[in-house]
Amino acid sequence: MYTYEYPRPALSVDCVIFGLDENELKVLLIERGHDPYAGCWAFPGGFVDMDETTEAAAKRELWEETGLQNMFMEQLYTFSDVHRDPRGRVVSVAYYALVKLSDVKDQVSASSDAQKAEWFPVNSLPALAFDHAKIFDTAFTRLKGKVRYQPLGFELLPEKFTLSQLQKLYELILNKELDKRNFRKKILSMALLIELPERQKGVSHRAAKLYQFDKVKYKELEAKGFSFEL
Amino acid sequence: MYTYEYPRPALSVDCVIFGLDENELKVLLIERGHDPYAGCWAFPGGFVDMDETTEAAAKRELWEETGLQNMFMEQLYTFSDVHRDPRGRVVSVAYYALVKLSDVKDQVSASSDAQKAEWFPVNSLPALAFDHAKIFDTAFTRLKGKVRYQPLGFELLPEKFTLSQLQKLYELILNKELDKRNFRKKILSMALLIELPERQKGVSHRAAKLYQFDKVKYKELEAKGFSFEL
DNA sequence: TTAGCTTAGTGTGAAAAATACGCTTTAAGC
DNA sequence: GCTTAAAGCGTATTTTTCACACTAAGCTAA
Repeated sequence: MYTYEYPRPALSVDCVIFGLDENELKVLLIERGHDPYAGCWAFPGGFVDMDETTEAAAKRELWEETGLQNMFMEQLYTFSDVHRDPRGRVVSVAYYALVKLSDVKDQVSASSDAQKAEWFPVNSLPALAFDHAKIFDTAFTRLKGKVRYQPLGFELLPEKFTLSQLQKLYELILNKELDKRNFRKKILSMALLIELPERQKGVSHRAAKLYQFDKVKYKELEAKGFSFEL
Repeated sequence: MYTYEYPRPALSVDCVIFGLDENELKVLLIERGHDPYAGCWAFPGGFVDMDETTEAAAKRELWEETGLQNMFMEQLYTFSDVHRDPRGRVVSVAYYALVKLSDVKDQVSASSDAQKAEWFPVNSLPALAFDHAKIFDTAFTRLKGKVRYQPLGFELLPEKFTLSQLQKLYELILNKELDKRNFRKKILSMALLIELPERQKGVSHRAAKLYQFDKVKYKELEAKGFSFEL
């Protein structure tokens, strides 16, 4: 068959996983155990099998290397520089994902026995292997852009959150301060939040109301072509 | 070398080329000469060589199959369904491009001797080979989305154009009518148009002023982070 | 129990942007 | 010179955005 005779680049996937950790936006890196770039940090990833889509490969590698699963994940970009991998020609389809870090923090360290996995703040990453610095830039730029017209923030927060938490998250991603009243007005006017009959616990000041993201309603409105600019 | 022993999908590229033809938005299709899908229409494309990026491959294939070059081109998405190609496993990186159709219309038919190339209105495409219908949907959706916050329209129009032409183009892409005065106000307020000391010729009514897109200024402003919502 | 600290929670007015809307001008063709 | 077809232009209304500061609630520690 024609496609089997053709010399072809290898195909890999890489995953940029964002998580929110105590008012800091972080990404998950793996310390490489062998060459090339042994000892260097890199995004989790690996080669695509013959019987899986690139998205399936990304999810599989992520599960194998970090124990994470079921997160929001989207294709980012395909990187194909001829010399991006010293082993030879490798084209990589990059994905980015958002996880509720608070929910899965233990999970990661537990399953990553083979390789060291660690969360790094997006503003102080170590040197990265391959062209992963470029991949990161692309991912972070995309996240910043996307968050402005799609309610992605909820993917990073726990199920139940306060409006202040949500605001701080947006401030982190957009890298600018937002006015509390205007932010609340706008967010609530989208009517995508369910106010819960609960309050924050264990804080040494007035406890804030908890909210939940209304995923069902969002899907409905999205299907009707509504948009959600911040 | 590890990457050479690994069974791997073939890697191809496909190009969705948009062009504006007399108030109609069209895409360029190639009639396939052999199986699979012989006689079917498909987007121009082909396999990626070992020593070229996917973008270079897209441009090369496009040049070989249609004679087109030097157009605006961007990566669209990577399609990797396991059974998208009956010949075996083929992952395809799709690109979309915008061409000034008025400038190159002859060019295409001239160079496409081997294969039949034809422009089809986006609203009445023939049945497409492989998963190209899906690729088209993705491309058209992307174009609609992108045109709203980036001045892409200019890539489809001739160098010199009238404001009415520009407006009609936006109406076509966005699929809704726009108010003439408001449109002009907004477009001119971006200050990205150079008013030429020329007018339209050969029309049987008052001739409109011609304008040119100020690419240099656009690059400057874009670099400074300005955005251009319509 | 109360004083003090910390974050939650709330409204209004001013400025800017978006929208709706119709008539006069110009050039060509007959 | 009359008709035809599109060009070109301004204003009033509505909507959205932005700036801005105090009171309420709950905990802590003296």
